[in-house]
Amino acid sequence: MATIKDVARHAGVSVATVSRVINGSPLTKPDTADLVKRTMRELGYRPNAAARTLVSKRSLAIGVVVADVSDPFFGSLVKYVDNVAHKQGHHLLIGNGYHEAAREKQAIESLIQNQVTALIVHSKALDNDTLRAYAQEHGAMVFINRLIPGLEDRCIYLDNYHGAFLATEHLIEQGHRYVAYIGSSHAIEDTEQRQQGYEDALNTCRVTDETHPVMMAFDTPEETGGERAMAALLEENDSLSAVFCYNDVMAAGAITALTDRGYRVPEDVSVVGFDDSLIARYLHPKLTSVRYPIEEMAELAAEQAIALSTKQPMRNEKGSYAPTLIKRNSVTKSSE
Amino acid sequence: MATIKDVARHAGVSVATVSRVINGSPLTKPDTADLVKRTMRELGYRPNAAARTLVSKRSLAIGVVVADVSDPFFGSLVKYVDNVAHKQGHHLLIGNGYHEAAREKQAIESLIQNQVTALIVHSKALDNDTLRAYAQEHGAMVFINRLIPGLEDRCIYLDNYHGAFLATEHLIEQGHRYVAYIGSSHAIEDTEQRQQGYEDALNTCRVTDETHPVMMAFDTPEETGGERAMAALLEENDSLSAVFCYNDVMAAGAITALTDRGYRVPEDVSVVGFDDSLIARYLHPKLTSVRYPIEEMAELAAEQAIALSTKQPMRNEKGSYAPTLIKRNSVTKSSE
DNA sequence: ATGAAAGCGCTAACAT
DNA sequence: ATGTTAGCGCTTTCAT
Repeated sequence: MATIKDVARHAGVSVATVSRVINGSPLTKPDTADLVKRTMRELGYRPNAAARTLVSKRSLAIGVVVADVSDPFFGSLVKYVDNVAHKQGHHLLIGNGYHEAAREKQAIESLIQNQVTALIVHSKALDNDTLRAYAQEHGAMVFINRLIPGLEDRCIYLDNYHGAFLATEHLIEQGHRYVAYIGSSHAIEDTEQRQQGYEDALNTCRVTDETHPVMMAFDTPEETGGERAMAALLEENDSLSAVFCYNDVMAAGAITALTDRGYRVPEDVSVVGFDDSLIARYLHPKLTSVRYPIEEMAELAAEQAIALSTKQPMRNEKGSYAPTLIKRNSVTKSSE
Repeated sequence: MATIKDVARHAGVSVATVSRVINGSPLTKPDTADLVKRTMRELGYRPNAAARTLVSKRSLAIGVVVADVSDPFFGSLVKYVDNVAHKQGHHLLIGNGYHEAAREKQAIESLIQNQVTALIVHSKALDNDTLRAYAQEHGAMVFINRLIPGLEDRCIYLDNYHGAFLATEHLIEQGHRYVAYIGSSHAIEDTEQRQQGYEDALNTCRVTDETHPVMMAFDTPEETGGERAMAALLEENDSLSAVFCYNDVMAAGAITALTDRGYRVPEDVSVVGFDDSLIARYLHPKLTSVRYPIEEMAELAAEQAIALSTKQPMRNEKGSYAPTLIKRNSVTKSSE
């Protein structure tokens, strides 16, 4: 591998000059610059990023930690972070946390150690104190999908409460009186925020005490969890005509459970999901879902993180994003 | 940020000693090692990866270039590469190529420049010569989903031909006489291999010349492309009773086109996809598809790449993987 | 078992 | 406009 010295020698100039043309310094004569560029090309020279990072104390790497890249939700997050990173000449270092505290810690620390210039973290398993400590250690760390008290300006998150409220309200507006909620048994903040949104929507829209009872079932946030929860709900309550689910895969499970038991969706039971993930469009019927604008959120997070790393004034938008309801074919007016 | 010097000073030893305990050298007295470790912890010391890489000429980073991380197929690829990388103490640097030659080049070069110790490349837009040149430059570069002549031992790829053959054969075995093929209009090798598999299966199983005609339509390898291709096929041929599709999303489009026109799947028309991607299980009916064992392939690729980087003897498996048919509900016996 | 010192490839003063 | 040189944080001989 050719080094800067080789280039300097071959071109008959000093390493400083080569360095200048690499970095596009304006203080080099066009002739010299051309000569150096040609030499670099001839030698197949590539600047050593490690050396650059070491001396300049700033790398062009941005770290991203997500739960699992193979999940399209996180895949999109990574993609949109990469989009803005790429535009600014940066590249991505990624770490998977798998929703485990130990893995999340490891991922964050590995990235810090690798001198990432900015850091976008999606963590659900680590507590606020731990995250605050990391944030203090690395000044350009931004958190996505989480609100940490004291770090409001470094958090980009979704208004889960509002999303759940929207979904439930929509169901009620379609005339449904018995609207159930299928929740996640994982104790993360999203869970309780969505549940609260559901309950409040019921309360707000309630006409008399009997009309809109709270009906809930909890299970793991996967397809099978959705199936089990739906089954449980059905056993206790046969008057139910609509369900709002914690996420799209649980909704998929709920639809399966419903169909298996002879219920038609949406004619007999309406279903709403959350996330508007890839599968929502492919389910049958196509799933009405609460859209999670992860693309915009990921881009903002990347911009904020890079801005922090260069101490630029940040475009000071608020970190809270509003979800919207995407209406498809899994909801219909109540037949009553 | 504390450096190795700080640790040395605080612990009252030399930097060499600190370096030794960092690297678990056996030539340090346990007492000294403990002292140093404690000091490192107290100072919140993290070795600077750039410095390490610079001096030791080997980084712990592995590069992966895929077309688009937000596609679950590539997300899985990245995930399984990460799994083996993580086990061996490495981390991932990723680059998106978006099926564009320029982007793919850029991604590969950026990773090389960043001193990745090994490289797993999924490239469809770059030609064999370019790739061969890169492979020569970086001795630990492995190609996934591609077979480059002269680089057979560094390629991990799927037997597309066999997969297509399998799918078509299955349809014929179910009694279908008019089996069409919906192909991709993108000119990459997969396209023609799958088409060849389809045609050969038809020929092999053909009883008389009229029984199994070749019927094909090509469009972009997306859902809308599948819809259009299916529509075109239907216009020319109303006796068709089965379709094999280039991939699952085209199959999804085909099903939509079919359903929209009043055909039932699989009662009127059987459909088979390719990839066995995430959506296959969520489509209605659940899609029979050719499984692409990307997880195993990604793991092998990672192991090969790391082995190459350390000049270890490689477990010398063959790079070709055999696809299998996953039978679900989109195929039924021909009613004729 | 430990320390001193050279040097990895590069950038950034400082000189000229 | 270009060259000289110190030094970034670390590993690795070579001494001791």
